[in-house]
Amino acid sequence: MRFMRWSRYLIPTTKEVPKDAVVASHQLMLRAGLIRQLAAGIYSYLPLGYRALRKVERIVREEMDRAGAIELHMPVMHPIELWQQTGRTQAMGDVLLKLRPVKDGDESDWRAQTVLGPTHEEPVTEIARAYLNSYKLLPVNLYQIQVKFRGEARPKSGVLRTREFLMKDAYSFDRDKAGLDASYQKMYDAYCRIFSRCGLPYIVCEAESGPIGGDASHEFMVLTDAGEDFVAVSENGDYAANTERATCAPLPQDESLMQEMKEVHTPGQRTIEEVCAFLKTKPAQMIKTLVYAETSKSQNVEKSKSEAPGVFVVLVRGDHEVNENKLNRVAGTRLELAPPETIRKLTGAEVGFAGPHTLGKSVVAHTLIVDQAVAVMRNAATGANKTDYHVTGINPGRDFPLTGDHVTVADVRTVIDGDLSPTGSGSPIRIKKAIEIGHVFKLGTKYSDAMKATFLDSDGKPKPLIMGCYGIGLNRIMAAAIEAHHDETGIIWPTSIAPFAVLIVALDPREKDVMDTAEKIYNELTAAGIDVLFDDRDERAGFKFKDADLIGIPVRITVGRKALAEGVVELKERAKGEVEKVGPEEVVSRAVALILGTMSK
RNA sequence: CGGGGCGUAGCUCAGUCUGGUUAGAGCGCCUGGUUUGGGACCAGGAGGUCGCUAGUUCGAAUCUAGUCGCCCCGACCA
Repeated sequence: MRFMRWSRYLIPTTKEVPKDAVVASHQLMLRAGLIRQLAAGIYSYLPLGYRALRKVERIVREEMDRAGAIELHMPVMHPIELWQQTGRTQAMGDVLLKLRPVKDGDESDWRAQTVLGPTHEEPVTEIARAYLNSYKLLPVNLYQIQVKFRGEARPKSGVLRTREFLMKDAYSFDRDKAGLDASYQKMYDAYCRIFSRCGLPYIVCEAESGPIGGDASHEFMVLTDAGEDFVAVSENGDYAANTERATCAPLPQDESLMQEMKEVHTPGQRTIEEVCAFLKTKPAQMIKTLVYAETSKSQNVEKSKSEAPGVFVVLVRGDHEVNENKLNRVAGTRLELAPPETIRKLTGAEVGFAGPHTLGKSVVAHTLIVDQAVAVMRNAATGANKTDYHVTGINPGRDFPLTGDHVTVADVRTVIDGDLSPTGSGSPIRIKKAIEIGHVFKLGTKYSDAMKATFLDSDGKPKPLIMGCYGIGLNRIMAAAIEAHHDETGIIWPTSIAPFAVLIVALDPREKDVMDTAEKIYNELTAAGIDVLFDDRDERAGFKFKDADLIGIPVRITVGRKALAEGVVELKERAKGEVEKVGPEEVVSRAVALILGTMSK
């Protein structure tokens, strides 16, 4: 039997923290010799790291198979034409990586017509279009575990955000909406099982479906400051959503007596902070008046041809931010902040002094969108539509309309810490950082329509396939697991994805007794189907213990001369402090029990 | 893409402001010895296009210009 001897393996651990690593998982992955950076956002997985990654892969594969999904393998190189069919060459922009022609600018070169896949909706739909031509073949869920390439503008946090990464992506095809709902639920359940088995403390969030399209979506998140997504989680756990989408309970009407509206000279005071300081009020008593215009981008070609871009005046409270996803949905079109000349024309004042109360008389036709939190304010302050002036004592309903044509009151802001759960439970929302490890979407027919992927239904009519897509970032699972499970001395792997389940440390490798005992334990554990790493290095005990703590193998068995003289070896769980002395003959069964006991956690 | 920082040995860094021996230290690595249960010690040794290019100068790690790379903040992010 071949031994996994540390001395003959490659585990380049380091004592010092590499300077480029900021977050804990990145530092530990480098220090434990799991990964090595080759370029920005591009990493090699060293033997130990690759073992962990493959453990993750195996769990994902098992659960996908159990959920009835079918594994296939699609190419990394895609003809760009496929992406043009769905209009995503534009939607993806610089994220889509293209091969470079041999001669600059030679578009006839096949290379110039080839991209590296950032995701696989297009190729999988191409397959579906070719073969899924009858309702009798549905439903189908196709998945793969494949490398993705994205031209990330800024890779960061080690393996958490990279230009090349491993993803499990699945695509479901159904004949109708009910079928999609069922397929979606299967994946949702499978994801819960996967992340539980990987030992991740995850939460499920309602998510914005983004440019990929579709109408329902959930993200699987691991809460940690190393993450770059923000989620709104209610304290009692009855609500969780990405802040891109999160809503909250409407704010109650302020019942203060209405004061008179007054104009105040505020020379040069433009920002909320400046005006607040000047007027001695709080941002929560101010109304931010923002001017948006329809984008001239391709999404709105049909509209912008016929009419001038619409102007939208948006009111949010001074301490709130506009959520452009919500705003776009309310406006029914894509908006962007209007250029200064539009604002000057609309308000008749310099930028920084806009307010809603006189806009009824503006020469510029516009739609007024009032955030719900503004609609319930009393005696607020805002711009006077007059350069260097603001007004105080402005009251919604009295001084500007809340009803009527071209006026909408809606939720168009991003929730903030302290808002209450939209479920009505009254539980306060907390904003937390999180790593997105999985995402499920209901796509509908966005891709099947664009690529004309239809099937013949039982009524003999061609219909577009109803699609769902489901992604998991395998590298992120590793990093998130480390973020969630480590201490000052190193990684504490969940058993299920640990590169090895047991580490045998032979403390006196030159002693025959020690080595014989250690090897015997190694053989028995291996025979029991356990992955064992054997630290046979001729190093001092402290050195080897530090390394053991760093690489975080769940169970450590120490075989040393001293303990052996007492007829015992030592058993220690990485996650716990105590060392247990056990006879060499029973250590194997004890270790196996420990591993099985921690496996599903 | 905007702002900031950094490129000197496998790793962490000093030296650069104020140009001038043969470019240094610690960790790691190799050899020998002493040690040996929580990152030992002694002695000897290997390892460098000072990111790259051009310039200034008698002389450049050091000054100038350009360029490439990496990290952080922001923008962006199926």
